[in-house]
Amino acid sequence: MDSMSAVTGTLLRDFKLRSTPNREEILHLFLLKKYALSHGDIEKEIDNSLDRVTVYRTLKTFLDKGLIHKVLDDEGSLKYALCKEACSVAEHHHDHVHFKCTKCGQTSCLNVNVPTIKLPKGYEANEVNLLIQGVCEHCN
Amino acid sequence: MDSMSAVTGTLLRDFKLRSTPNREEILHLFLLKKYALSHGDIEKEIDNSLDRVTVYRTLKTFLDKGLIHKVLDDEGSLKYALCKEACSVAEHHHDHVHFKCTKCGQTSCLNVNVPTIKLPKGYEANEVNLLIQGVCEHCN
DNA sequence: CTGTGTGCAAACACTTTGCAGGTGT
DNA sequence: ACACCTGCAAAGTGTTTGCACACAG
Repeated sequence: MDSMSAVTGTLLRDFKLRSTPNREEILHLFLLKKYALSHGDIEKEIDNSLDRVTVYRTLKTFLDKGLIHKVLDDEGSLKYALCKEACSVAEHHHDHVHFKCTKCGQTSCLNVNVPTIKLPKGYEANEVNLLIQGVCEHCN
Repeated sequence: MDSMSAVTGTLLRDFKLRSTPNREEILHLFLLKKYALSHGDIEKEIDNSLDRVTVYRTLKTFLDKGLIHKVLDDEGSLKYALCKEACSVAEHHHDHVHFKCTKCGQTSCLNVNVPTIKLPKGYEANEVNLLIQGVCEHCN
């Protein structure tokens, strides 16, 4: 067992998930890339055998267990990113900003919190998603 | 020519678009509903003849000309809403908050501006999309 | 051993493209 | 008259479901 699979395996068990080669590989990819991945990205990165359906199901499972969170995209497709240390099985904190670079196309989580928005009377907020599009530090 | 088609016809011409029955009908729907519509919503509302493809193309055209704007959805699908008076063919202002009610499922534009977010060095913002999910005034 | 994960096949849903004919200006 | 809009057919792409077998715990 090499060090990476030790990390992914532990992480999976922490989130009450069985550790399987597929899950470790996908999780590994998320740890490797700093930006958010779409289903398509994952398929591309893992050229070798890995059923398309398995990727769908794995993403859904990770999402349900709180290992990853959704990242909105302006094209209407969804991307996913690892939850940070701030998240556990029980509690989640996703009030950070997502940034999509229009040059390189990468979407990443910024270490910037979404300010509290004052809503009109009668509205109650549970979740916020802020996507900012522009040019990132690398492409600028 | 009834009063509604007068409105939609004028609006279409203002945005340099030909006035056709299909476009007027779709535009009429946007004027009627106060919330954002997905392609599917439009198909459902206009039960009668109206080709699916025409809806796709009409939405794309409206979007290109700046008559409507995208509204992000947490399910990964896109919705669209009319641009307000603030927008013209030349200039656009979409820095308002979108609110999706988790009870009734409707997404609408709030008259609340997105505050300016301070980004890390090197990042340059062009467009912001803020989606807040929760319970709306009607369902609360 | 038991419950869950995986791959395959197929169904299903969504979106785009090409083309011929119709329509707005 | 001309450019553009529309419907149809078909292709292309994305996603879900059912089932039999494999595998982790």
